[in-house]
Order: sequence, then C-alpha cells, then structure tokens
Amino acid sequence: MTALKKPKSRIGEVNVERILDAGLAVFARHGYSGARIDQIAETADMSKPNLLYYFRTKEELYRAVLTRTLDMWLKPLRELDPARSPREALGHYIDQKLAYSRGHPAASRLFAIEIMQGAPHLSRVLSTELASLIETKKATIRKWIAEGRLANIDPYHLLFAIWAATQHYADFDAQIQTLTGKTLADDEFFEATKLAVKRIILDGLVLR
Amino acid sequence: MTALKKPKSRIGEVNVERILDAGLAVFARHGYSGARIDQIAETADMSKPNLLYYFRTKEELYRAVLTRTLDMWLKPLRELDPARSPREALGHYIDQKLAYSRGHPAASRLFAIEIMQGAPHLSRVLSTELASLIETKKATIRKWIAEGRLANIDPYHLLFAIWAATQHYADFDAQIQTLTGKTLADDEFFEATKLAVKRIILDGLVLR
DNA sequence: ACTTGAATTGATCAAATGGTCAAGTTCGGC
DNA sequence: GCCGAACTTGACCATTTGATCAATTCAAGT
Repeated sequence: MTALKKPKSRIGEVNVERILDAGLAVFARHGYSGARIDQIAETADMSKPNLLYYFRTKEELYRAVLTRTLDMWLKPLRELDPARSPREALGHYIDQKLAYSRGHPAASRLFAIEIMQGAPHLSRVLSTELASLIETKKATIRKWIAEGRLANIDPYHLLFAIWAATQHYADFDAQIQTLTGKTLADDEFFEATKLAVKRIILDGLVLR
Repeated sequence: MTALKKPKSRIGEVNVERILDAGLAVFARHGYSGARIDQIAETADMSKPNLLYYFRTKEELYRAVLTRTLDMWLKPLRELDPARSPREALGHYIDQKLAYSRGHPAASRLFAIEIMQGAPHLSRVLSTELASLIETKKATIRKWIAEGRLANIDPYHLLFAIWAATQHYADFDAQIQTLTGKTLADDEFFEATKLAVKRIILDGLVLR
C-alpha cells in the first residue's frame, strides 16, 4: 500500500538485504516493541541514521521483514501436489515444513508472534492471499477423502495439525532444547523428527 | 526466589488479583516490552503508582503473571493417567488441553511468546519442574508401547505433537478465525476440534 | 578531474515511559 | 472516636528511544 524502499544502487541493495536479515533476527528475539533500531543497525553493521535512510520508520522495516517472512512461509503449501498419493504429498509437505523450521527458525517465530498478537500487520494478507491458497488446497484434500484414500477430516483441521506440529519445532525450540537437549540443527534429531511427525499424523498413535 | 508481593489486607488481595488479570491480558497482547504499565493499571481500574505499590517493578509483575500461567499450563499433564487405556488417557489429555486453549487463550499465548523469545524468565522452571514431570510421563508412555497398545514413538515427539496441535487453537486464533470464521469459543467448532485432533493424532490420516 | 546523486554519520530533539515521592485518604482494631 | 498501617494519587524525574538534519564522504558517469 504505502511506498516502500527502493535502493538506487548495488550497494544499496546489499544494505537493504543486510538490514532485513538483522531485522528478522532482532524482531524475532525481542518482538516489535522490544527491538531497538540501534540494535538492528549494529547487527547489520551500520549506524542508526543510515538504517533509517533505507527504511524511514521502524514500522516500515517491520512490515518489510514480515512480508518477506510470509512469502517463505507460504511456499511449501503452494507445492502440495494433488497428483501424488496423500501419503506422498502430505509426507512431502511435512518434510518441507520441517525443513523450513530448521532453516528459518527466526522467521517461523516472528510469524508466530505476529499472529499471536492478533496479526495487526498481516490480517489483510491472511484473508486474501493465504485464504485463496487454502481454498485451492481444500479441494485437493476433499478429493483424496472422496477417493477413500484419506480419513474424513475437515481440511482445516488437517492443515492446522500439520502447521502446528511442524512449526512447533522452530517456535518452541527453547523448550525442546531444555527437555531433550537437542535441536533441529542436529542431523539425527532432524531425521527422527521427520519420521515421528509423519508417523503420528499420517498413521496415528493408537494401534488397532 | 526473590521475595514477591504480600498483600496485607483483603482489599490488597483483590487488587493483586485484578492486576494479575490485567497484566496477563496486556502482556499477552503486546509482549513484555510493548505492554505499558499505564495500560495495565487502567485495565485493572487503578492508577499507575497504585499498581507499582503492589508490584515494585514491571519485571516483578511479569514474573508473577508468568508463574501463574505456567501452573495452569502444567495441570492437565499431571493428570495423565497410566491406569487408563492409551486412547482414553491421551484422549482425555487432548480434551483438557483444548479446554485450556479455550478457557485461557491469553495465558497460552503469553506462555508461547515467552518461550519463543528464548524463555528468558522460565528456563529454570522448565529444566526443573517441567523436566521432572516429563520424566514421569515418559515412563507411562513407554509402558503403553511395551504393552503393544501404542505405536513405537519417542515420548517426546508424542507430547510435542499434542502440545502443538492443541495450543495452536489458542495461539493462532487470529489466523484460524480469519480462515474459518470460527473460534474455540464457538461450541460446535470446539466439539468438532476435539474430535478432529483426537482422530488425527490417535488414529492418523491415511487409511489403510 | 569534475560533477551529481547516493550513502553515511555525529549531534540533537521530542515523546514515551518506568519509576519515585510526598502528601492525602481509607480501613480495621481498640 | 482514635490511631497506625495499608492504600491511593498527582506531580515529577531520568532514561530510553524513534526520528531528524546538516554536514561530510563515497561512487559512478562524463
């Protein structure tokens, strides 16, 4: 809506990139209000006025960081493939989401914090871009159910369960690390997690 | 550890209660830094200096709110009953956690935000109280597995999946409401959610 | 080398905010 | 009714922090 930044040179583009990275790290760790421009600038290796030269306000920077985050968040869902079997497609989706949790934990947390605080900056995007994407994927899921290849579950709850279980490993990393001593960064734990999540959600816990 | 508040009269106790409620609401919506003492005081219907009379610093109030929150969070897990069947016991646990998400969404979000930001105020409690409780429950789960009544899943991943799926409905309420138009406050949606979560986690999605 | 616009920063401002304090009011036991 | 302790508050202070700006440096094209 409002005009954002437009770097005029190569060096400008590099700086914008550095600022976005720094902003993501600091916003995710301290929240919007807790993040200080000084700290973001320092993380990005530049002075505060210089940062404000690229993003005129803290709010503008926050929105930019958030937009970038949401794009990454949406990507795996776009790839959910109706042509494959539900086990393959959903399994692949879970793998992709867990890879995202592993590769971009700060982005996952920032997104989560934003939504938990009422999504004041995202509500528009959620109700348009995400909602229409979901609409498409609902059809895919319903098709699988109609074919008798999937339990008769409301597509929403299915997606929520997958989102929750996969994002949990990034968002609650501190808790997981305290309890298990491990993180998704650990290769073995990452593989074990992929198997466990797929087993729980796709196959269920209770033996019959 | 540090001495906290100790109301000396009946009116004092009532005020402390009001402040804790107000603090929970405001901290959950704006995070620690974003919450303003003025706003908490106003929500609790008192002046800022009066609030500071009961809690000497913002930090002290925050810790008090957080402690209370964690106690509520732990309660359902304590009740996980090894004597019942896994389907009954885990099903009951899921129901309890969803009831908590419905009844105390702000507490759920505050707890989540705190952990996502590295649990700076909770790490001690997590590694002691929660860790030892988990140790007990791990035995219960392993017993069920040994008896062949539960799939062979690492107890940690089992608990994480349940926590994630149930808390999601409180924590991501804004997103859920945007997409489905409903909240756990809606009776029908609440019942449907309980069934869906139990079906997904206990029975799995893929038909065999 | 010169010019022009982009990039950079030290100094500074204004507003917001956590916290204090002295002074006043209310409450509960006697 | 009296009295001390608990409670309440308007005014105020110190610090933090988002944002501005004039002045300087840097980079690229000619």
